[in-house]
Amino acid sequence: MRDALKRGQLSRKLGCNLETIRYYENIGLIGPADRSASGHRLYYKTDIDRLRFILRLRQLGFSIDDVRSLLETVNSGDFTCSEIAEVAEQHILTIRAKINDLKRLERNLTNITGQCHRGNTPDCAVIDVLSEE
Amino acid sequence: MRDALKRGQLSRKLGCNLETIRYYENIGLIGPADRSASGHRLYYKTDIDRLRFILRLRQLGFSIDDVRSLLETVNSGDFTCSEIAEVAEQHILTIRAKINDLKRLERNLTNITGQCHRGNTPDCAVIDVLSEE
DNA sequence: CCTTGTACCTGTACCAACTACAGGGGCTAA
DNA sequence: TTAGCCCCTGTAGTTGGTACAGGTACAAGG
Repeated sequence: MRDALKRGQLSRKLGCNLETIRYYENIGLIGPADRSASGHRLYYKTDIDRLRFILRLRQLGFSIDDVRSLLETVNSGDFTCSEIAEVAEQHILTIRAKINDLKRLERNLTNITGQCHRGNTPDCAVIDVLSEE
Repeated sequence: MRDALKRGQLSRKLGCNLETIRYYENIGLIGPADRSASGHRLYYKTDIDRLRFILRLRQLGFSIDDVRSLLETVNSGDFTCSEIAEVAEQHILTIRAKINDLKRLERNLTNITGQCHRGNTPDCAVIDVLSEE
C-alpha cells in the first residue's frame, strides 16, 4: 500500500514520541506492525486509529492497564454504553481524589509557610514545624 | 546505648516502610547507621529526627532532590528564613499547577462522559469521541 | 554512480521513589 | 531446643516511558 506510514511519520502525525510506539508494541498494547521488505514498520489506517485512541485515553489519565482492558472490551464489541460510562466515571472519581490530596497538601504547606517571618536569620517556622516530634 | 531503635522499630515509630530506610541509606539521604555487634542497624535520636524531617518533606510532595538540598542547607546553618520560604512557595506553585492539570482532565472527561446515553447498546459517545480523527 | 544526511533497526540502560522477594543469620521466649 | 520473629544482603519489579549506542536503509544532490 502507498498510504502506509513509518514509525517516525506516525509519531509526528499523532504527536507522540517515536519510542513510545515501539514501547506499546513491546508491551502488546498494539500488535506487531507489518514490515517493509527491509524491516521497517508500516502502519495503516486501523493501526493509526488504534494508536490515536490509546494516546487519547492516556492523555485523559487512564493507566496502561485501563487502556488495555478498554481496548479489549471495545474490540470485542460486547459492551454497553453504560458499562463504558461507568469506567469513565470511576476514573473521574480517581482524578477527584488526586485533586483533593493535592489540595490538602497545598493547604498544609500554605499554613506552614504562612508562619514564616521571612527575615534574614536562620530561624524559620517551616523548619521548626517539620522538626517537631 | 539502651535507647537505640532497630530498623523495624524505627519504621513503625515513624510510619514508613521498613525498606524505605535502607533505601534512603543507599542513596545517601541518611548516613550509614551505627551497627550492633551482630550487624543490626541502630538509630539514635538525631537519626530519628533527621528521618522524621525527611518523611514530612516527602509527605508534602518534595522530591528526593529537594529534600537533599534542603537538608544540606539547614544542616549547614547557612540559610535565612526567607530563603526557605521561597523554596516552599515555589513548591506550592508546582502543586497548584498539578491541581490545574488534573482539573482540566476532569473537565474534559466529564464533558465526554456527559454525552453518553448510558443505554444497553454498544454505541457510546465516549468511544466515538475518542475515535475521531 | 556515489556520497551524505536522514530515518530506521535492535538491545539495553536509565529515570523516580520506592517495594518485594529470596536465601541466609540472629535473638528471644516457652 | 525449637518456633517464630526480626534483621541482614543483593537483586528484581513497579509505571510509563525516554535515551543511547552501534548498525542498516533510503532518498536527494552532485
